[in-house]
Amino acid sequence: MEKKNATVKDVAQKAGVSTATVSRVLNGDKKVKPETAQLVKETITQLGYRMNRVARSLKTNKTHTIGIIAPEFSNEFFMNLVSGIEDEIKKEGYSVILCSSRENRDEEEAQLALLIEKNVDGIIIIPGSSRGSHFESAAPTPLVLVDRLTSDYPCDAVLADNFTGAFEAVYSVVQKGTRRVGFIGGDRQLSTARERYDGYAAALAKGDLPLRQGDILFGDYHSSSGYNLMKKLMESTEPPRYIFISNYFMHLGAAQYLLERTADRHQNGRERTDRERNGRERQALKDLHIISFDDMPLASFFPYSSLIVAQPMVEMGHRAARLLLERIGGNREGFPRVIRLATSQRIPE
Amino acid sequence: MEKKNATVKDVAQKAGVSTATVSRVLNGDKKVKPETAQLVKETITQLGYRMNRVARSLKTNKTHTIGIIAPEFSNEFFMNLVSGIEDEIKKEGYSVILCSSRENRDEEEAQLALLIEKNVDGIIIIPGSSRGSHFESAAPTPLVLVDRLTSDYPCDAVLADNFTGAFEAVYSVVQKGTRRVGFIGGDRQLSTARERYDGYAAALAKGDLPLRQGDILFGDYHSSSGYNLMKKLMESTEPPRYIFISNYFMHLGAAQYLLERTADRHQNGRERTDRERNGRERQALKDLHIISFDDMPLASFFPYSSLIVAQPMVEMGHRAARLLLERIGGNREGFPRVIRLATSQRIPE
DNA sequence: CTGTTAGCGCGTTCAT
DNA sequence: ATGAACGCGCTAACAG
Repeated sequence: MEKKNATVKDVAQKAGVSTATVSRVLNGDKKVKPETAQLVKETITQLGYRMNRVARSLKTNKTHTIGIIAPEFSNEFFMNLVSGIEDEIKKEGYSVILCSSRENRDEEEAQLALLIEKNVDGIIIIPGSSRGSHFESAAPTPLVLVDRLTSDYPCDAVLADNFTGAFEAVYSVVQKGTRRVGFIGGDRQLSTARERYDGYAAALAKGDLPLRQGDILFGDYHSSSGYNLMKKLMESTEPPRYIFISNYFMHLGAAQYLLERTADRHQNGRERTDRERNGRERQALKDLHIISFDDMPLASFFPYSSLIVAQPMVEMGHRAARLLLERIGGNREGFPRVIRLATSQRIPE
Repeated sequence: MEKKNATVKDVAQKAGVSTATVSRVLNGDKKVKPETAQLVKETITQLGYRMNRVARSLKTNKTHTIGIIAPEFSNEFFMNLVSGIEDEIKKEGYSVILCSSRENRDEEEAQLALLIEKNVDGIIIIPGSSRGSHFESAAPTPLVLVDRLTSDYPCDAVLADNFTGAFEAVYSVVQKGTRRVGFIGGDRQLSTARERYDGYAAALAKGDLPLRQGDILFGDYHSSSGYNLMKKLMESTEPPRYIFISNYFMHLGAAQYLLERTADRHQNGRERTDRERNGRERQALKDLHIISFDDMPLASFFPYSSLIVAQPMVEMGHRAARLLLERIGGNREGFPRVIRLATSQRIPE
């Protein structure tokens, strides 16, 4: 037989006070005689009383819980954001319900509806698509977007300055005299992919360089896409020597391709198979420079990595959390507020 | 003025039925006349009614939420576990409250207490330390451990077969005639670190090889530790040529060290600085073989990687979730149940 | 098939 | 400083 949990009523009874008094002690209400408070506290530990926050939530209409919807969990980038959010929100006594949308709009909508039904105090979404009209259904629960922006519904958002990050990185090599920079990017449905491409294009334009169609490849932000596009680029007639890669996972895939194609990768005496490598490619590999987005622990060790644009991932999480907490607190100032955080550059080695 | 959400009562009133009937429709109860059900459903959409699950939870004493406590979020390994858990649990209509313990026992305890107060239906913990006596306070809420075991309190658990994984990997090279295998491991307070070390030691023993003190280094599963220990090993008088590294992050750190020390890492013409590299180390780098634990996307591309022991991360999450769901369902069969999942080997390239 | 009623455990007036 | 009483929104008997 399970023994049921003690309730406020049990505590009140045993301590010989009213439930109101117990509740006051629980909530640190000042107008309780110290001795009474002490007595109640002792009774609480004696009975092993544990508050039922569900009941409290029903009464107060606050769950002290926020929902986060992310496209996937097995993604260092997203989890750095989530980590930043949790850091900040935990300080205020909030918990996080984490949901995955699998980059699927319907799933995102379903999870959002569920969060509302669970009565979360606020929601942070890393959008899985470019469309956000379903976010409307969150109202009046505060909603903040992070990392990506959707265009069809006004939302508070915390984003990296993708355009400037890409622009400055690409322009830095253009300025040094590079006449050609290849581009490997994600699906332009996503705001970040679009903005980074625009930054790239603007940098070439500023250097009076043409956008060469064959140098510009779009995929989907996943490593397999990075692998395939890098392969395509390197197998082209005359590969560019500078290549901009739009995110970490594409960079990872590209790195895998390059490692497979690089002769002197390991010194452990394995036989090299040269059958796939032609003169052109070998030539291209001689002087390759990769400029990439996202500063993950390993990015600087990927082959040919020469410049990395770092997003302040954890900071973005912090800011999103703080903005959400403000909104939860009732501050509607400047809605919709879009916060852009600067990227920074890092040179590997 | 915010317009308040419609409640069951509002729906009942407008539809001209009782709240009980509305509740029945909401819960798919069969004994409702189809026409009435239809009417109620229409009223629900008309009013934009959204169920308040907090109220339902208070009544049913089920939140359809489980808690997960993980040491940190910015950790691919843990997040793969969490991902597996969520996959499985979402199918049954459950949500996940995710908490970080920061590998801190007190924090773990605090989060656990909070989850209990939030009345979650079950809890999954990736323990942050070797002690689990505080898990007792979860009872009677079902609790399942994943990845790591604590010794001082009996719990259901889903774990990898760390001993066998390490043993077989190390023994495979011993069998081929290797007389010496170095070891870089995590804090033996953690069950996985202990088990992997034991597997390593057993493999040497089976090959009649001595445990050489200088070859065996312990750290803490983080990349900086892997970096430092690999450095220490490689700078020793006569470094071993085979090295077993106990987890991905140590492997990552070790790889960073090795990449820094490897001459021909990039072909992009940068000047090499040879000042740090002496003859011994160069010699050691000539024929190094690394055996490592955890199959992350990049592990096989780390330098000198020759054998990888892969844990079924997502599968572990699935199994843990299913076990927890069983326990939530009331099945207490075979408690405490400890499920060991086999590792597999992968040879890079 | 449907309605009435009684809580779930808490916070919160409004008295005293 | 304290207590009595009500209700948050919902489900679950029980009656009919």
